[in-house]
Amino acid sequence: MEDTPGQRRPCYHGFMRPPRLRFAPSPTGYLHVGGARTALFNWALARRLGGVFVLRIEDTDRQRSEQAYVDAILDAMRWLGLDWDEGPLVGGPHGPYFQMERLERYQVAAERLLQTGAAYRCTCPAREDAETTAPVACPCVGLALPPEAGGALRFRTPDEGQVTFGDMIHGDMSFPCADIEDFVLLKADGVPTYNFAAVVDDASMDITHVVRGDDHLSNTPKQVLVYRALGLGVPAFAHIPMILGPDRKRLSKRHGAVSIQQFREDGYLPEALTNYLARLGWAHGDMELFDLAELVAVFDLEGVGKAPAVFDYDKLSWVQASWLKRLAPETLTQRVLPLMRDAGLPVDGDAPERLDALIQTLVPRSVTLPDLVSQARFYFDVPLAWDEASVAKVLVPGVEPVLQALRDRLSGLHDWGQAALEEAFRGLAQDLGLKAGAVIQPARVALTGRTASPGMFELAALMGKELVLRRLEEALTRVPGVALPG
RNA sequence: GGCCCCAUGGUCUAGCGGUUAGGACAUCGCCCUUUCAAGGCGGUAACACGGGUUCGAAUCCCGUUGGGGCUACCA
Repeated sequence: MEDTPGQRRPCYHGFMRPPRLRFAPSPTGYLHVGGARTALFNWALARRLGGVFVLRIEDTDRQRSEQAYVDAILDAMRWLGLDWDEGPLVGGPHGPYFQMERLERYQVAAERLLQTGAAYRCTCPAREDAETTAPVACPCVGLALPPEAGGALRFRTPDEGQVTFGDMIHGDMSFPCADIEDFVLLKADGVPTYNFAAVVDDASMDITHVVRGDDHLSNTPKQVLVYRALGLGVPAFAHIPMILGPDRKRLSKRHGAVSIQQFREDGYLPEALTNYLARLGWAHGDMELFDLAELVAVFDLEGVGKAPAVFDYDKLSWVQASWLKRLAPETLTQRVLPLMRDAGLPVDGDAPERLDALIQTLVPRSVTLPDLVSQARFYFDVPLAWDEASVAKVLVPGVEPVLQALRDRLSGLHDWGQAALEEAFRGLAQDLGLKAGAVIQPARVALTGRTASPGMFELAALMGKELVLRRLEEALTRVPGVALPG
């Protein structure tokens, strides 16, 4: 399949081998949004093509890799709903692959390259000033040092010619070999470097599509060289744009929350994260809101852009708020319930329908799950969290008779439905010659402890007569100049 | 420094030679209204710049500028 100039072709349609994709994080930190998006794109394409999605842990950096990070990454993947298909029987039937458990493979491959002359032993000290010096010819090239010499194994890059490969996002790429230095394959301790391990693994795992961040674009010619030297087939590449912070620098912790775990702790929904992340660098017409299944139905690499994308916390908030509304009420309740329990709210005695209903009244006013929890407090028979500014502003002298009249009228009310409550409130206001708000606002502060809340009638209905009357009573003690009753 | 990638409102983007340049977030205004939200309606706001190619360019080519990446015995 060749490329028509100026046209992006979905190369994968022509693939003979069954599609196999992978996500290969290194456990040197938590799963951050960039990695999560790479995982998401790989996962979505694998599912779309009916292929296999492999998870491979690239733990060859022994200094920085930690088991805790492995656990955290797997946990985050599961939470996001990105399930992987295979792996050796390590840590369960679907345990991921670990590169440190596959060292022989790299060593065997390295040995082959050594024998064919495509690699050589090098005992030079590790370079540190790579940024300013041009690639220099390594003095060890022609030495054919014996294994006893130790040192690292370097790939012998051809002096001339071009390395070319196809990229499903950037088109055909071509790099002069002369610009590529003799890079290290195996470190002195026998552990492979990224560029080597990735090739050996992608080949042995039969990976057909390598979808990764375009920070790897410059590494790809090196890898292609290794594929060729090993006589292996080259997969299709797709280098997706990176995620930047508002300052257009690589997104990092100093920009705010960046790890999936952090967003989870902050009370974001996995649906919102995957939805937002999918739209960063990818679009399908005007489609904004979709779940994983809907994404799989339309996902393709042609929708992926080339330009890096700035992570926008405001838009994430909007997507998240939208998902609060999009989730079935019972589903949302299930997600918030544990948090409400943690906050000490007596939710377990409540009818599920009441919980659903009261949470739904808070949805239009919330973004995160904790937003929901913190606003739900007044619905329960626990001490109110009084907002002193609201009290000072609304529960002023003169409001006392209004609240008393309200208490009297409501205590005589038998139908506690919203309609009856509305009639009672409005009727009272009319009788007192006041605007409805003049009754409702004091009542709002009395019942909720604050000036902002859901609508008074639905709120009072859900709260129940007994609690409403008690709160009214309590509020009267807070109006300045009124003596405590009794 | 060398090599590479990228470029539509503040942000995410649609657009793939002919459009009043569309949508979303944010922002502003109006409506709704018992508060705060939500919601509805409307507004401000973009093709980085300069050359080409073409009857015609946001769309194709070159350059400039700007941003990003790689240049490790990190991944």
